[in-house]
Amino acid sequence: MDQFLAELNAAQREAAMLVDGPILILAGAGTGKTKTITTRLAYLLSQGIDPGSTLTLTFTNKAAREMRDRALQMIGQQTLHPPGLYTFHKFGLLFLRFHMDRLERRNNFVIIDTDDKKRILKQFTPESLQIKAVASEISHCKNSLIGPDEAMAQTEGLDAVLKKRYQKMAEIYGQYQSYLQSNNLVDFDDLLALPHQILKENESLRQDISRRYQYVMVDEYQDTNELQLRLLKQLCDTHENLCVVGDDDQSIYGWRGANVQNILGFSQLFKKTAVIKLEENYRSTQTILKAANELIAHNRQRHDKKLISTLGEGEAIALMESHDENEESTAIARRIGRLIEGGVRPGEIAILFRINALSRSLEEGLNKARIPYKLVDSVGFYERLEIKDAIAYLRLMVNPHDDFSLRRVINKPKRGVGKATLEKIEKAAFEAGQTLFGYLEQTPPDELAVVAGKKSGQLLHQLADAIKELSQLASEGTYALVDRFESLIGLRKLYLEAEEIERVQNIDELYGLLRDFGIQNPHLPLEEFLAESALSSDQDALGGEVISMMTIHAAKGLEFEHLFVIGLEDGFFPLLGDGTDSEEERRLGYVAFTRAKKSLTLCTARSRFFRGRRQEMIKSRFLTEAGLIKGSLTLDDSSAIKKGDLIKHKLFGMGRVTAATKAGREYKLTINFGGTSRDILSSFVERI
DNA sequence: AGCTGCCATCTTTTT
DNA sequence: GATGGCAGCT
Repeated sequence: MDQFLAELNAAQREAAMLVDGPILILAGAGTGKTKTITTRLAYLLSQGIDPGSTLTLTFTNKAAREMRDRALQMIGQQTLHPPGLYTFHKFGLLFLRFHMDRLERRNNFVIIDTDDKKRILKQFTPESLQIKAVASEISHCKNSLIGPDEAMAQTEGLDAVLKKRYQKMAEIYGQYQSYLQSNNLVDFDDLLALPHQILKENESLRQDISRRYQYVMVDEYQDTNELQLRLLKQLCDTHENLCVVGDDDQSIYGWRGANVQNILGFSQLFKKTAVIKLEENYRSTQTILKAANELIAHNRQRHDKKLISTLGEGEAIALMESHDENEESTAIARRIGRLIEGGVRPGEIAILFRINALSRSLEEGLNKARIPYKLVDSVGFYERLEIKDAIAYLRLMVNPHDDFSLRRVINKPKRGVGKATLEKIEKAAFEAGQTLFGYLEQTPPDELAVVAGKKSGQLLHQLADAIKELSQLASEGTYALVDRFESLIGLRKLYLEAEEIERVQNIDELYGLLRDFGIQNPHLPLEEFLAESALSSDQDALGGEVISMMTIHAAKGLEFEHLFVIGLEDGFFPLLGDGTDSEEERRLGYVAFTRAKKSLTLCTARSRFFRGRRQEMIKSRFLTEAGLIKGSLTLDDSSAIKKGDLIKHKLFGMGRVTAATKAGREYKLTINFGGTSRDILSSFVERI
C-alpha cells in the first residue's frame, strides 16, 4: 500500500480511504486533521481520479497553501494540473471572473473589505442607526439569501418601532446594493452570494459545475455559515461526494455567522453520511487533555467525543494567581526567562488572551525583562490607513470612474479639498451626469477653478492627468508602475515628511509587493493584484524565534510547547454579557487549552485595570469546570514576594525584603528602605 | 480648510 | 486609558 497511507492510524486511514458519498470527519484538536485530509486528497489522485475534478475548500490562504504543498509532495507532483484547492472566497472570485456576465455585470469588479463597506454605508445611514448594526444586518441577509425587497417584505408584522427600524435598514440595503452595482464592487459576502445566485438561476450551469467537481472536501466545516452550506449543496447537485472535516468543539466564529448547526446536523441533512471520529491526540499531554475534556463536557450542543493522549501524563497544569496584571506579567516574564535559559526555543512559547486589551501589561512586563516578543497584530497590513490609501489609487488605475476610491484620496496628499469643496465638485459632477473622474478630466481648468478654487482646480486637473497616465501604464504590467506612481502622487514622500516612519515602511513594503507581483506575473493585470490583496491577511508571518502573544482566535490551528493563558477571570474569560454565547466561550477555552503541548499555565489576577478603572476579579468558572480548582489545586507561588527580592513602594521607594512571613492571603514583609526597616503587607509593594 | 478639544466608545475578526 | 469621530473655532 502507498507509503503515505501507512503513516496514518486506523481511524485516519479509514477516513482517507473513503471515497464516495457524504462523509463527516470529526477531528478533535491535535488529531492530525490536516494530515488526514491531505492524505485523502493524495489517495483520491492515486486512485486515478482527475485532480481537476476534486475541489477542496478552506477558510484561510494559509490552510490552502499548506494542503496543496503537502498533497503534491505525497503524490510526487506528477499530475497534469493541480487539484482544485482554494479558500471559499477565492473559489467565489474565480467563479465570478468567469460567470459574472450572467448577472449583466462586468467581470473586472473590485473586492471591497469591511472597512470600505462601512464607509459606503455611512453615506446612506442616518444617525439613529449604528453603521455596525446595519453592516451586520446586510451581511446576515446576504448569508440567508434575502434580497433588499424581501428584507422589506419581511418587516410586515413586526411591531411599530421594530418595523420602522428594519424598514430603514432594508432601504439602506437596497441603496448599498445599487451603489455596489453601479461602481462594480463586490463585498466578501457577494463572493459567495453571487455565485450562489448564478447557480440557482442557471440549472444547466449548476449541473455542469457539479459534474466537474466530483469530489468536494471542506476543511474547518464547523465554521461554515448558511450560505456556504447552500453553495456546497449546489456543488453536490449531481452527486453526494461531500467530505467535511471539522470539530464542533472548535467553532468559535458564531458571532461572524458561522453556524455550528451545520456540523451538528450534517448526518441528518445527508442521510447516508459515514461518520468518523478522530480522537487520538498527538499534541498534548494527558493532563492537558483531561482539563480540556472536562471543560468542554459542560457544553450541551456537541457531538460526544473525548481526546485521548498518545503522550504520557506530563507535568501538572500550573495555576498562577497574581495580585494584579503587573505582578502577573512580571511573573510570566520570569518564568519565560527561566524556560529560555533552560534551552527552550522562544518560538515554542506563547501567551494567549481573550481580548486584546489585556496585552498591554504583558508588553511592559516582557520589555522590562528584555524578552523579545511578537504581538500578533489586530490590524492587518492591508487594513492600515496608508495602505488603504495606496490601494485606492491602484483601484483608480483599474477603474478611474471608481468614485468611492477617488473620494478617499482626493485630498491625499492635500489638494485643498475639504468637505465643502468636495460637495461642490460632487454636485457639479452629478449635474453634468458624470463620475467624479469624468468630471475632473473633462471640465476645462478655468471652469474647475470656479468650483474648487484656483489652486485646488489646478491640482485636481493634475490628479486626473496622473490617473490617466498611470492607468495606461498599469495595463502594461505592475512593475514599471511603482516609480511613476510615487513621483506623480508622492504618498511615500508625504509620510516621510510627516516623519511617520512606520507608514513609510509600510508603503515601501507595498511597493515591494507590487514590483514582485510584476516580476512574477508579468502577464497579470493590476486587478489581480488587488483581488489577491483583498483576500489576503498577514497571518502567515508567524513562527519566528521570539515568543508569541495573541488572542485565542488568532491561535486557532497553532500549537506551542509552553503556553500561558491570562485573564482567567469571570467577565474576561469567559466574557460575559449580552452578545456572548456561553457555549462558544467554553469552546474558546477548549481551543486555548488544546494549543499547549507540554506545559500549560493558567493565570488569574485578583484585580485588573481596565477601561480606566481597577476592578476586583473572581476566578474564572472555567477553572472549576475543568476540575482545576477544588481538590486538585496546584498553587504556584512563584509570584509571591520572597526574602531578597527588590521591591518598590509608592511612598518609600525602592527597598529589599529582609524577611517574609505569611499573613492570611498575603505576606507580611520586612523591608529595608535605604537603612530604615519597615513592616509592610505585600499588596502595597511591587516587585521589580 | 484644517486644527483642537470634547465625548462616546471600548470582544473576538479566517475572507 | 486610548482612540476615533465630530463640532466648533481659527
